[in-house]
Amino acid sequence: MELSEPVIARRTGRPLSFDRDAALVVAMRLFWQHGYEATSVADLTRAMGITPPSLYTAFGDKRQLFREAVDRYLGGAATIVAGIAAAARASDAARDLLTAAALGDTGDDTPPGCLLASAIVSSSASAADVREELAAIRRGIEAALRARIERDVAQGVLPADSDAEALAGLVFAVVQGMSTLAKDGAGRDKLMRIVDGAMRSWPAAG
Amino acid sequence: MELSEPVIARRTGRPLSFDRDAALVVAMRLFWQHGYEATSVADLTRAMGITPPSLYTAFGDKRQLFREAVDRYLGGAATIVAGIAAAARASDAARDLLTAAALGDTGDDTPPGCLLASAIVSSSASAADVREELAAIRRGIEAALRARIERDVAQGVLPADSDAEALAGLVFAVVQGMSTLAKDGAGRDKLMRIVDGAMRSWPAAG
DNA sequence: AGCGATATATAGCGATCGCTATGGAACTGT
DNA sequence: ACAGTTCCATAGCGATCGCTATATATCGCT
Repeated sequence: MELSEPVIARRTGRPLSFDRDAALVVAMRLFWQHGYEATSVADLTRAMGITPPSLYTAFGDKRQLFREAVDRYLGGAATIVAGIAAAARASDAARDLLTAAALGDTGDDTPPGCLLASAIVSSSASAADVREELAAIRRGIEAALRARIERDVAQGVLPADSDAEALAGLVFAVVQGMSTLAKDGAGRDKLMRIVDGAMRSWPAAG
Repeated sequence: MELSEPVIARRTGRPLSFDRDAALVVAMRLFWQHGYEATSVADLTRAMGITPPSLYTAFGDKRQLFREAVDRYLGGAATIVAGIAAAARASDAARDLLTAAALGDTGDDTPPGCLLASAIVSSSASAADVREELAAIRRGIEAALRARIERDVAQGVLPADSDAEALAGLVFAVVQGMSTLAKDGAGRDKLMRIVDGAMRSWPAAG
């Protein structure tokens, strides 16, 4: 699930005239703010300060640039999954996930909402596979949370009749939904209180 | 908030060669499935079985057609707001809202997810105002739920320290989030169990 | 039949989409 | 200096976007 540009090749030649990583961050912010389809290559090149051929040689095409931007945004989806598995309890993993989402959705100098949640909703035929990639990342994180919950159930930390799938699904629904709320204008304080409310639905720990 | 075509005008002339309402339903389903921006006028005219000039004379332009489709989808936003206000208790209104969303997101012969939640997330400059209209509808429904909760608090049905804004926000976040889950493949059964989980966070009734 | 009014079909407007062919500029090696 | 390699800038590709000008067809009315 990790993306990394190949370190091979590069046989002399004219050097890059721009900071590749800085340009990637600029692209990430544009995708974050406007979504995948509404961000045009012209928008990207203008904001990144480069011309289309430079973008295409450096990042492949718009789709691959978006993939790198998503990975940059998440800090590596694998990191998140590992963090869930490493939490002391499933409820901690859930609260961490919700809190990180609430904070990330309402950063002072970042666009409101969640890139992963809102980058692609509409699906023109050309973007359907990109959407499916994002869905796979979402399902992967949700599955990790569900597995962490089931571990707590097996160890008696959570009641035996806990619905792990529904619990994980609820957490994820709130994560996704908070992104929309943030885009609609909700502030950090409100989202944090929503997180508190969501965690109230958590079964009593043993 | 209600849209209705004017019944005035109509001074003879050639009659419509298609069923306006049936065509509207077709458009609604397209918008529902692909979102606002990803549904092109060419897609619409092809599916509706009409030509572009017919669409523009009958519905104005793409934006107005979308507005009518949204209204058709919601069955009138005012109806929903009235239903919330009329519920016996705020918790009933919340559960009804969540259940309706879960069912609507997973209809057998309708696209997965919620038109209101997912039609516009990305916001190109041209669609920003349409997005804002949808956000206003969402905020209106959320505000109605919040008002209903505050009424229960004032009447002692809910604890005095209940956070009405957060409760309404949580319900709405789950509604929005379930749409994404449905689009990602979640079924009706799972969503209904998520609804049950969400309602567990509700304060104990008096 | 003729007129005013409205809807329809054909065709295509200017703008933008993602993307790239071409040629020159900037580097490392020999 | 020169070859080899890679990047940059200009310009523009074909396709699609939302939308409409033009001309024709179909209605009620006189």
